[in-house]
Amino acid sequence: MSAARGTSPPRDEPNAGKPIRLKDVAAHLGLSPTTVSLVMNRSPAAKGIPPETQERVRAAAEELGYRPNFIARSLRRQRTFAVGVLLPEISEGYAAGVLGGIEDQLLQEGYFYLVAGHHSKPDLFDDYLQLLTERSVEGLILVNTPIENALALPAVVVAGHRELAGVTNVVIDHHSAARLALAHLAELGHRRIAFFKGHAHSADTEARWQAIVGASADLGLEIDPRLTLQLSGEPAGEEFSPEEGYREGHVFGRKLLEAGAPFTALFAFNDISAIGAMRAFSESGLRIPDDVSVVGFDDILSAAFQNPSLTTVRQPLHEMGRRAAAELLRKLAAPGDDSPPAITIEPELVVRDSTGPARGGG
Amino acid sequence: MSAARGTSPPRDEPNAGKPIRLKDVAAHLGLSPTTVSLVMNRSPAAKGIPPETQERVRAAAEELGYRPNFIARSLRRQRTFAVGVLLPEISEGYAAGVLGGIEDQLLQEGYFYLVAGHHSKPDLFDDYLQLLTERSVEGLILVNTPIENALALPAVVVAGHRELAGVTNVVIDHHSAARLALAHLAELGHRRIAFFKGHAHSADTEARWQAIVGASADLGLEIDPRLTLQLSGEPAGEEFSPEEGYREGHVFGRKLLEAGAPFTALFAFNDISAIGAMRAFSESGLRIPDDVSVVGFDDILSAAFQNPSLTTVRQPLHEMGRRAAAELLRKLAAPGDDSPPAITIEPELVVRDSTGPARGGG
DNA sequence: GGGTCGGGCTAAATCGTTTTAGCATGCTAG
DNA sequence: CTAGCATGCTAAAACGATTTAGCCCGACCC
Repeated sequence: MSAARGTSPPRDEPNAGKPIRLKDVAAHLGLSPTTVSLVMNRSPAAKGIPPETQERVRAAAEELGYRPNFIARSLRRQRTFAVGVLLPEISEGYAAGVLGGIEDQLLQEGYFYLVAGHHSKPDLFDDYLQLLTERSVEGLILVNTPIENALALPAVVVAGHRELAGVTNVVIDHHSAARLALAHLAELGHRRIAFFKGHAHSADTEARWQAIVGASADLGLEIDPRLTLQLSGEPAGEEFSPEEGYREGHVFGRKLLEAGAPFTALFAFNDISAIGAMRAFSESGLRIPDDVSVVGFDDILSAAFQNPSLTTVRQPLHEMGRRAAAELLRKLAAPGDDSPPAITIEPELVVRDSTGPARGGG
Repeated sequence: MSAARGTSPPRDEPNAGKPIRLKDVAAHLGLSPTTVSLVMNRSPAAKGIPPETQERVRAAAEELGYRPNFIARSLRRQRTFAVGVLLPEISEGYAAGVLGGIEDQLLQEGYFYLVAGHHSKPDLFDDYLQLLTERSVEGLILVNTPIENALALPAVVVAGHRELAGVTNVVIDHHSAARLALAHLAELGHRRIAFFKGHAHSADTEARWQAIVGASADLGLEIDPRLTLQLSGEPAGEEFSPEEGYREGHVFGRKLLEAGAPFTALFAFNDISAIGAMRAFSESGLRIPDDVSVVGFDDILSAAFQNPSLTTVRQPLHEMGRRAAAELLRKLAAPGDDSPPAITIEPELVVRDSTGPARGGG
């Protein structure tokens, strides 16, 4: 391809010619490729080869700058040390965070990965699964990618919307999340708390809401339906946009105020809607956190830069990615073991300036 | 590997057994692998094969669910249709944005890519370059990754700090950026404008500053050194953190006020520091944009969610990634052509609520 | 001196493709 | 009748490794 122009003599070190092959090393030593291969791979079968020869081989490999061709090796061993990652798109904060964790874990374990972003177009799911399979990935990680059919490869799903047999789901511990946020508010004296529920078509919505109901009961808090609003989200199927979430938070913040039912705190479904609500409150002359406290969910970058900065439940995206990757590698290493149906990740409460003591007494 | 238990009969469609090979299709048809290969690849050499046979072959391939093994194909053709991407880490907004663009372009062109995040540890640069090369990537895209030595593969660099022979650099058009921002401010009547310069060790700093100087002259604006502050950044080599940038913006915002020199607008080096400065101004009782206008740079997500929302120069990260990938593919397709040393991307001014008419008259 | 054993290697098959070179067969032209 | 030429395919050699099966040789034993 990158045609070497003319016949240049071998350059100093980074040998500008063709990469050298196992065969070349063997020829250079007057040995067979077999021997070189055995030594380089520290194969148990190499025990018959005297240490002195082994040293010779390794020295020659080093000297010639031999690098095994991974493609050839993959073909022969039927192992690619690569996994496929399917996600909506990289720029969308959530997936990028998770991907970062996947990346760290996989590279650390000597694996690489191929990513395909399907932009939430379900017809692309199968296409990309095909392509990844053709490329012989050993397993799959699906982030925010609702899949219908069973998968042909070992797989781990992050933020999966369905349960699939044999597939491990990585999810956040909603009970823990609800308990953290509500205990924090309760401790500050809040009794009348408003809620934004998630979009109806998001898998997290119901689980989280149930957790909130449970935690409220445990803490002796009552949930007032008048203070509970459900985000509507886009026309289903579309990825919900930050702008939309923000706008809804803003609108709903006002609705809460108009409802007339007193409240001293809001626990929003996500940071974006929390930020929208904070703006609505400010515009109405309420001060945060003096008049009303706000807790978000996710801990996006913006949360820290709000004025006031936003108290929120952090979803450890990076950690979720790491765990997903680790679990997939475990599956690959031990194909027999049956895997846990779910791995739950502990969220973390990040207390900032948007929460404070309840004013008066609820 | 995933040992088929017992001898199960062939399942309906998704054939649960081993994937079938070219040889299987050939055997099933009573033809040679050669013929099948020629037909499947629509090779010019297949012109000698009658359409009827071709149809038979394709039908059988379809029926059996034949999928060519990409690894074997790569080995034989010496083409992997894969490129390597080197970046600091995925979760860091900038790289993730660019990666999204790279992703879109590459997949669209039938390529995949392998990513390695080096967490800004220079010793890992070469390690990962080695690994990617062993995996036979055809080219490289380096994002925010300052490399010393020449590269053995065709490469494109985004936000590169050095110039390397034969390597194309994708950069934003700083002149255009400066002109957009300053013309906007000038049009609003601003004459006394404060500036944050970037960190000394960032490649963009100097180019951008020169562009600002040039644009100011063109617009008849004068730059007051007392209104010009340079962000210090971390101990060099560390990736600068958002928190740090924010804190500096905050501190410098106050410094500007203390300096006593009158100004009606601030053009910050990035959104993060702009947001910090906005907070400082607010705390000092100045209203934005009534008393002072603020323009940022980058258009991070937070910019839109500030109060007031931040006017900023958008760096089209996705577009930069796309262009980088497109250029790399062009290089791969035409190895002979010498490539442009740089591709400049046009920035975009996003006008929001943090800029307004200059108060009084500068 | 012949059989056995172990040490030190190697020949050859294999992984699943692509690709070059060429082999039958039948028809046509001279 | 035969040389020549399409037509329709195929054999076999790559690609660069890994891995199985075994060869050769000398030393040792009896």
